[in-house]
Amino acid sequence: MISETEIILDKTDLHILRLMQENARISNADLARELGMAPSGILERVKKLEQKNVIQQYTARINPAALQQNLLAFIFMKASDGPGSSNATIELAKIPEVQEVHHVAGDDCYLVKVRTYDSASLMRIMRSHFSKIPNILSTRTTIVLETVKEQQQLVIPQK
Amino acid sequence: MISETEIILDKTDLHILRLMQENARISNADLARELGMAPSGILERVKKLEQKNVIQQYTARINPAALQQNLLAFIFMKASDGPGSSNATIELAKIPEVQEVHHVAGDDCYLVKVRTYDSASLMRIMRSHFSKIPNILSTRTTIVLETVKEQQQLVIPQK
DNA sequence: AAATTATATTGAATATAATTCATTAATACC
DNA sequence: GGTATTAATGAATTATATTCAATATAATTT
Repeated sequence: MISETEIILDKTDLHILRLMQENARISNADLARELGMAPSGILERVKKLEQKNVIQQYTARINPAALQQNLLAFIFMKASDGPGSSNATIELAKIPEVQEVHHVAGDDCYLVKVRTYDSASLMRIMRSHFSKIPNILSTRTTIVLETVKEQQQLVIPQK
Repeated sequence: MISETEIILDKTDLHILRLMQENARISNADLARELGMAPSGILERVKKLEQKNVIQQYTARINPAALQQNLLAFIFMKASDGPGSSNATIELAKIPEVQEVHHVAGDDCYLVKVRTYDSASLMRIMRSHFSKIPNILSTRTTIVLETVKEQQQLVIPQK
């Protein structure tokens, strides 16, 4: 895709991204103050970053424990269909408790991250959804005992 | 911790969380309109959710490809120190390119998610940081070829 | 159950911010 | 070097955030 390659971000864009990644609810006025620019100019920049899909979403990170979602698991899956965006991954991605679906190199084909209440609800999801997806040959589940760090923030260069 | 257990979220809180998780830059006025409440009341609620650490952060999800951060890897590590928040995990968590550090059940002790530009920069991080952490016995790295889904959004019940 | 206390919500007022758009400035392109 | 394109400013308007006293609601105590 040319559109992906063409994205050129200057110092100002990176600065905006850094501030917004840290606090998405920063006001446009505060952004303008930080960057020493007019608010209207910042607004233009931000809109463009959204349009270009550089900024994909503004989201609140919610404490999973507050919602009693204490089970986190990584599931490795072998599937018989070839590489690329297979049916299996698309079906997996539809499940709301599935937070990540990756196609990985090596023996196991897919890596799936799932967050649920407990092991019982994980089992329920695996039975009700995974078993309905054809081509899945085997799964290997790794349960997380404790999470020390969990964020998606990128390292954003100064320039 | 009692503070974690004591958190009680009502229908209104959950509704706020749902809207904010979907769009963290929603205006307080729009939140109020959606919930049929006064803006001042909503503001109170949101502040409390922040104080109680239910809302942990507002963040912009940035397209990694826009910053040429195209390498994603999961690294399984065996360490000689016992379970719990070991030194190794704390050191790993400090590395900005490290997005996740989990302590997992089973043979491998830690699961680490790392995002970098390319395999060369991953190697650089592993050499410069990982090797300096004592107690790491071995590592096994899984490279992601393609990501189909990646988000941290929780399934928030209606009530 | 009434009285008391604590908690949450409202509504109005004020301060601050978002947004628009015409003008000016800066850049890129022939 | 002149023209076209893109970006930034500043002022005006509209909308929003925030505060706070008053009121309502819920919880607790006796």
